[in-house]
Amino acid sequence: MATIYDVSVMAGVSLATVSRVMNDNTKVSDKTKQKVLDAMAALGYRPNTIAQSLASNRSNSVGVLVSQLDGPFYGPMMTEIEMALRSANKHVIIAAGHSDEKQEKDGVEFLMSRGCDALILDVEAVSDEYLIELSKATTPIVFINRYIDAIKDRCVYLENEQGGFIATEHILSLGHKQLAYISGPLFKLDVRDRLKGHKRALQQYNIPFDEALCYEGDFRESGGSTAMEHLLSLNKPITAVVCANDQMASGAIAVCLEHGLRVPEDISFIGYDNIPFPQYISPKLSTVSNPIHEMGKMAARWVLQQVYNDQEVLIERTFQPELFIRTSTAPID
Amino acid sequence: MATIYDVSVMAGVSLATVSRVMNDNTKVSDKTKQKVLDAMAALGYRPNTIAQSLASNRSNSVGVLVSQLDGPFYGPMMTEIEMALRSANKHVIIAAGHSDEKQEKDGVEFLMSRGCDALILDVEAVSDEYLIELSKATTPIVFINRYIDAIKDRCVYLENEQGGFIATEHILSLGHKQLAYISGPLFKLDVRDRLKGHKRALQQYNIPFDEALCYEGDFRESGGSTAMEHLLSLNKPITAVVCANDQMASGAIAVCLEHGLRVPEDISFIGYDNIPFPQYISPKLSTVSNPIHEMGKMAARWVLQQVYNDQEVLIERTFQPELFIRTSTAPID
DNA sequence: CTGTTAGCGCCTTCAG
DNA sequence: CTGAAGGCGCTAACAG
Repeated sequence: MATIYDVSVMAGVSLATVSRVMNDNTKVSDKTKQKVLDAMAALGYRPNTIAQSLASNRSNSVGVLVSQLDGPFYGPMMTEIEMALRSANKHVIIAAGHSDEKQEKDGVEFLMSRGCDALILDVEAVSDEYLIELSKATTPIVFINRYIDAIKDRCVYLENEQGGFIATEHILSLGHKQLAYISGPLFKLDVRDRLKGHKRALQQYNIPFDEALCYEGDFRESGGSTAMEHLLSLNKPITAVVCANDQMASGAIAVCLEHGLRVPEDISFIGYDNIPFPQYISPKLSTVSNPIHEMGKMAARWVLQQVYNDQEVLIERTFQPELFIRTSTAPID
Repeated sequence: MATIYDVSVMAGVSLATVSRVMNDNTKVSDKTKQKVLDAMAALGYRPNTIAQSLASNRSNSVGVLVSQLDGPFYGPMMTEIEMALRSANKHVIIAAGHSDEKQEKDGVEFLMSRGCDALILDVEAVSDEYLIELSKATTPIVFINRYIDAIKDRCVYLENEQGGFIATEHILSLGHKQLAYISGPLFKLDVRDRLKGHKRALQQYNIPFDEALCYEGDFRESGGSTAMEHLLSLNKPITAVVCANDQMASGAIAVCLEHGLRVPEDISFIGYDNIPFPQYISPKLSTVSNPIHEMGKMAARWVLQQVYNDQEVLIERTFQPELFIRTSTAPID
């Protein structure tokens, strides 16, 4: 592999000059520049990024820590992050936290010791205090899907309370009065916010919140099924169920269909996240959008701007959920 | 940030000794080792991986190139790769190829120039020749989901022809004689193999393959819907449809349900890949497994063994698809 | 505008 | 078993 030295010899210039044309941050005369370029081409020269990093104290890599790499949720986010960063010739190093405090901390440690120039974190298990502490370190960090007041300018997040509100409000506006709620794991902030929005909508319509009809699920399809079986076993009248995410809604709907209930004629369902799959099954799931890919893109842009001094990019930090009405919700008869 | 030099001073030993205890590849007396360890702890020392890489000519990073980061397919694969590699303290750098030849080649270039110790590639658009050429480079490369005879010891793949066969065989064994086939994009090798298996099963049952009832879809839910609309518009009798993946099967089923057809009473469906979602909708999709996560794990192990000299790991290079019978297939009446 | 000269933090012979 | 010394390939002052 040719080195910068080989190039300098061939072009008849110094190492520094070669370095300059590579980074084109200093003026180099056109003729010498051309000589260097020719030599590089002739040698098939490719800079050694490791050496560049060591010398410049910059790795050109950004670490991304997500809860999980699978599922319908993080893929789109990673896609946007990778695209935004790669086009700036930065690379992304990934790690998974699995919603576990120790693994999340390990992941952060791992990425930091890898000399990342910046970190994009989507973490759920670690405390606000830990993150506030982290954000004081020299490595710039941006948080996706989390709002912490003390460091809010580093948070890219969705207005989950509002999302919870509009989902339930849609159901209520259809005339439903007997609602069940399938929640996600309550240790997650976004889950609590969605529930909060649900309750606010209920209140606004003067409908009492029935604790017995609120089930804490696990955000997975199977959890939605379990939840629905439980709710059905209660033998209470339910005309609509609000789910904290689409996956659980899908699992719950499947159970209802198996029990011979018609959706939405007998019972309406609304989800949350607007993931692709439930748009294509029957009935098509009404839901609330969660523009996770947009949030990923914004986080990447934040890094580009803060760390790599890209002034071009526009940054949006808060996102509004939107209602998507499909065929799983219907007016009460 | 403390360096190896600080540690050596504090421990009263040389740089070399500190390096040795870090890499413990040379014998160091227990007492000096302990002194060094203590110094490292006291200083909160963390090795600079960039410098390590430059000096050792090894980056401890492996590049992973997949078609896409989203979708139900690559997430599980990435999960396994990340887990396997991180536990060996290697990091994974990702890039997406988007099934486009140029982007795939760019991605490979990108990862190589990043000094990856090895590459794991899941590529579809580039030619066999290109990959054979690549595999001659010094950077070791393993291929997932692709079989190329000349470099078969670097290929981790699923027996797709066999998978296509057993899917259709299941349908035929149920007595169906009027089958449609919704294929994936035929430029993909695995897609052609699945179709080949389908035809072999047909032949074995003496059922002619009807070109008109074979539709080339795009592997997405929406593509499955489009395909089904088309097939229905033909007004030919169809009692079962074999789909090249689960996503298209789901989209196709949704269309049938909307047309008032009952699944599986009026029409049976079988998918391919065994992704999580369609297991939780109604009817539950019968399918053929595609152990993509296992293949990811194996690819990571291959790297661990070939590149990082881990002798412990066992490697399996070919995977067999398995039939999963659920409720979307039924015997012909 | 260009060349010289130190390092960046660590690994790895080579002696001892 | 341990220390000394020379890079790895490149960047970044500092001169000129």
